[in-house]
Amino acid sequence: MGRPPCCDKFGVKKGPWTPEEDIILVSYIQEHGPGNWKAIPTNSGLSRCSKSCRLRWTNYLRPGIKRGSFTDQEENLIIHLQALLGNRWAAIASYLPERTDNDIKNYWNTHMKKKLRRMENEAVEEGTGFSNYQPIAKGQWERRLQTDINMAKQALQEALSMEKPRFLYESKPSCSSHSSSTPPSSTTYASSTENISRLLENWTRKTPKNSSKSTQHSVNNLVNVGTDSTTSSDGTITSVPNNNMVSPETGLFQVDSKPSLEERFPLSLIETWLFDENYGGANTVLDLSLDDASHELF
DNA sequence: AAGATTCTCAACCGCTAGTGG
DNA sequence: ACCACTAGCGGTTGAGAATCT
Repeated sequence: MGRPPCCDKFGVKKGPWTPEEDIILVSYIQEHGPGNWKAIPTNSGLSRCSKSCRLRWTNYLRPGIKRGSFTDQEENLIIHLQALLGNRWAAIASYLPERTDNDIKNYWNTHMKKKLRRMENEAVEEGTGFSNYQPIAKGQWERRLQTDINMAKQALQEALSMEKPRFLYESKPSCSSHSSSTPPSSTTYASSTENISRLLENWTRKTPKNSSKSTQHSVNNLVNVGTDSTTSSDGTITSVPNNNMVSPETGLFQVDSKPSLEERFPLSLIETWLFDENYGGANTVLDLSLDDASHELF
């Protein structure tokens, strides 16, 4: 007998979330803040397990989540980070603050695996060297180990310097969610609370279809009140930052943000080689520290 | 038009890490 | 050191949508 699932208790609901449940959860978090997930089902009256609530919040209802297709830049970043970190989706997601680990994982498993496989096949047919680019499983642990070593060094450096290094406060604006110099406060909480309440207001104005998908979309649109939406030619809706709004990421919901990989291993140090295909940085970094296994990368 | 197949992604499961007593 | 408990992570599943035949 294995361990019973946490949601096996009588009366605990499973499956897609309804708009009503979303509202209850958002309202509760609006009032009490995220965290203490165990208490949420009891206190909010939701017939869901704590895990389900946390997942629903982090993957869908949390403000600042971008949905829709991934940009080329995001794709490249994911490819590089996946090669570097392996399937550590949460770590990868920390470099893409607007995407959830679940989103990235899904995207990788559906789109990118296929795409990379196709590219590899094409390269094999053409006799080019692409096949050297992709293999990930082999030598993956070495890369992970190296990343961990780098992160440990960084953490040690920070600890020894007593003061948080300046670069942590100077990362790019697009990735600033975890590097704000202002600690979470009641003021920022209020800003985001406003966003959420506007969200709810808009949501009730729209008549949601009775499908969970449409609900998720509408709620998410509302969550992204700090962004402007544009519709691309393929019909997907893309959110772009709207400077007039308080970024949700700088507000209340930063409270539940964990220390990102970026904080521990600053983006500025690696972003150059991550974004620049031609830059030798990735090779340089890996070649410096790893054995020949790393050469299969890039 | 309708059935079959494939694709997508929200949600679940099970495991591990972290924390407090 | 041990145990109990919670939060978080990554792998997997399955329902619904999209596409194909």
